[in-house]
Amino acid sequence: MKEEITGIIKCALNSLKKQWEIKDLPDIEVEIPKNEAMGDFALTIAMRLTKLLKKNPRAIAEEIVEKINAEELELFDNIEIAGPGFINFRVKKEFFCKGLGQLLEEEHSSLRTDLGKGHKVQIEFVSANPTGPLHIGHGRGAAVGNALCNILKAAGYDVQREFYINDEGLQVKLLGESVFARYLEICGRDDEFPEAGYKGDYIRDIALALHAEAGDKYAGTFEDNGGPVTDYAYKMMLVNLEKDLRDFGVLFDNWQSEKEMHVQGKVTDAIDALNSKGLIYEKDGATWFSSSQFEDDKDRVVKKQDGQYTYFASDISYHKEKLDRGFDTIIDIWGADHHGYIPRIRSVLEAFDLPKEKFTVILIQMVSLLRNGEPVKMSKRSGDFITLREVIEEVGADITKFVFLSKKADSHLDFDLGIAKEQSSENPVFYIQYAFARISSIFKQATEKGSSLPAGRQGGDLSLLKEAEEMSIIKKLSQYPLVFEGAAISCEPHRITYYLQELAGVFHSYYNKHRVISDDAKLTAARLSLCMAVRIVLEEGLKVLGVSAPERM
RNA sequence: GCGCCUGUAGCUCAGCUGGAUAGAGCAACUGACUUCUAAUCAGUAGGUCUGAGGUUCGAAUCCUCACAGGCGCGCCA
Repeated sequence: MKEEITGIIKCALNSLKKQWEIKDLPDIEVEIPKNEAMGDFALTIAMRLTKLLKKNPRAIAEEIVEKINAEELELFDNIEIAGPGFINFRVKKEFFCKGLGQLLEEEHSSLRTDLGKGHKVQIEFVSANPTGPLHIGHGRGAAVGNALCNILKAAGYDVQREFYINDEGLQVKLLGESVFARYLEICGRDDEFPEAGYKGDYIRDIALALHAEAGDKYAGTFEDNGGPVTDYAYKMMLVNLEKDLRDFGVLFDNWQSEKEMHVQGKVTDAIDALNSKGLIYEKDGATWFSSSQFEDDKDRVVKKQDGQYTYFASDISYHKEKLDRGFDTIIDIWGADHHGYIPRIRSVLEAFDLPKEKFTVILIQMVSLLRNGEPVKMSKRSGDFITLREVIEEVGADITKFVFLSKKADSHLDFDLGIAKEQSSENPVFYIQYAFARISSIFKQATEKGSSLPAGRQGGDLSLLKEAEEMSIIKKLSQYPLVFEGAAISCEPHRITYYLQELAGVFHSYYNKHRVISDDAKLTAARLSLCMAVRIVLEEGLKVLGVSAPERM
């Protein structure tokens, strides 16, 4: 529907272009007016042209509308100019019904687009260190990343979901030392626990598992046995990470190991590649990358005086790797506490000739965990913190995901366990799911009463839908593509969350005022069709958000 | 000290990248279950968009400066 409107406008503008003697036109933006009385769709193009043409926006709007009148007009009840220069379209009911018919016929495929044209995009998210369980912040990243992947896939991109494993370096070594210390305890040897070691119970669990498998085999020095113990520990952590994420409904296509890149010599290769571009130099016994030639405010060390690569060197290699694997667009989802690293990574990608706009970082702001308004105390040092798994077990995966998807990523978020679990009215996820369940129930009822489902799906005469609430639903349904496209372009899944609440809202109103199933067979069929359309859109929306759509509640 | 994010109804948040009379949910108040699920609906009330300037036809949105909260500024990972 949006295409039809922009198409008509484009046509009108093209013929006006010569007369106005301008070359470029601003983007044609279709908006949904705030107030339904204003119309169904609104265009701001006239106001956008004021500066270019140096004319009154209303006058421009009039010129445009005049041109449109010359074109075909059978799609609209009226087109009027309002306010400072809006062009408001009131769409003919038949046109809306045509859209509804198409939705019923093509179902989910009509809700997806080819915006991405098969371009390869890689989205890296979560990427938690395999040294501890996932916490609530990781959950937020997982929920947003997962939804974004789903959205971009539905928008025609070739999406790869990736988890980057920091399995090289001190943190992993510390994990190994921590497990080793617990392991010795189990073997009856009380050694000193590493000062900065991980103290959580999961460390002991790993040690126990190791002991069950290997007995006292490694009960020597860390120098002799640290390797296999560390290996065992981090592999087990990975398995747990993968399981936690899977139970949260989040799957990855690829798990990229940092260690592997080192082993394969890719880190060295990447630095060499920069070197051949003249972007590497030696100073003070260290090796530096001239990131300040790009976005960064200073140069960064890639290889320390002691000859070890820095973590940043791995990052360089990893982002080069992303390019080498042929991705057109790279999206990194990070915790907001890493925002300071954006300029240097941006510099790396620019050094490797990736255009600026092809790299996006989405920052996930901090989550504060509360219980009935009181902050939940968390201390990573003592290992005393609530894990993502515990949150999911307590409040459920759907609610958890939904809470994360109902706010934009870069604003702080309070996650109240008490509210999430108990006061269901504060959880709009139920509101949406309930609408879906009600529709399912209607169909069940209809089947029992003999109104056949196929009639509900396609057979209804949509022109019988005359109630104001029915029109509200039809209009709301027609807005999905607009909302969906906006969510995809801006990488903002929460827009779909809000839309679904609105759609559920107009449906609930309708449900309370009118009966779908009645003695009037034709009307029943038409209304069942409408319900089916709502069902399809709700299902599609929930699916991309990664939230379930239960038939019954 | 420098940088980034945030500041909108009592609370939690939207506000479609500069548009029309700033919107939802919760909480409060008034009503609606003999009827396809009341996890719902109808209605009332609730605002100096943190503050001060600026940019223009037009600002919650953009620019500057304050104020408040959060997070970063390593040859750590």
